Amino acid sequence: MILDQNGYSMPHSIIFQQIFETLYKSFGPQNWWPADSPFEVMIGAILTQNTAWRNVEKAITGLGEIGDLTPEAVLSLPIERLEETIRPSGYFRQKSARLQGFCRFLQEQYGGSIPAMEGVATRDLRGQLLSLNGIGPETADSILLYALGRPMFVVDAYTIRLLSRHGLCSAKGKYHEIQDLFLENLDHDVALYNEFHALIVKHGKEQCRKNNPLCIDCPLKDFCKYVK
DNA sequence: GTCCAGGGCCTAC
DNA sequence: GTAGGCCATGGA
Repeated sequence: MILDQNGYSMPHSIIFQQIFETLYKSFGPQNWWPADSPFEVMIGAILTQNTAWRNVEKAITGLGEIGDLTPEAVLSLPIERLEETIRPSGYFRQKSARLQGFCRFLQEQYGGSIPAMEGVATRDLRGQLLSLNGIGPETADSILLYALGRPMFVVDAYTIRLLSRHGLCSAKGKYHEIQDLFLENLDHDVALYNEFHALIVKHGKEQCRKNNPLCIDCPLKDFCKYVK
């Protein structure tokens, strides 16, 4: 339970807004997702699974050196070549298969055209993405929000860590429980969701790492004092 | 050498 | 339904 200065419990909508504003004032706009095209966002969302972004950049740079980043180009690469190219991003055998599976889906369902997804309801798109091998809730929501501009909140390990450390959810909180906290307590605003998730990742990288649970010098430190 | 990173799948209980 | 193992590279 989080209390305000007068000892009254604060609605989650206020808490989330305060967390966002505090992080934004501290870190500023994050300009996510770092990519030159929606397709590159999608590729990056798969490559960054449990992987440092620095390593993903190497893989994407390698892909760019082969040719234009398109579904056809990724599908035309022999699997061994694709594996070698994305090797720096780790799990290269799994991820190369996942990339080609995803590109095959784009070709078969949308003729390889991302704009062709525009008329499809977000819920339906999400279901299609989740049916693909190697695309779970976080990757699907990253694609929906950052590649397609749909109002879906992305939950990751940093999000769960931040909320649980402020007493807002259990450390074992389920993905959709936590996502619902954001969806139910914030406006369904793509720009807000974009910035909020990026700021949570920034905060996690800078201040609230696994091995730094004390959050020394964390911008949310003052906020933490309301935790009972 | 150990831990961790913008997860997800599969298997066993 | 959930805990545990597995996938792999690279930086701190």
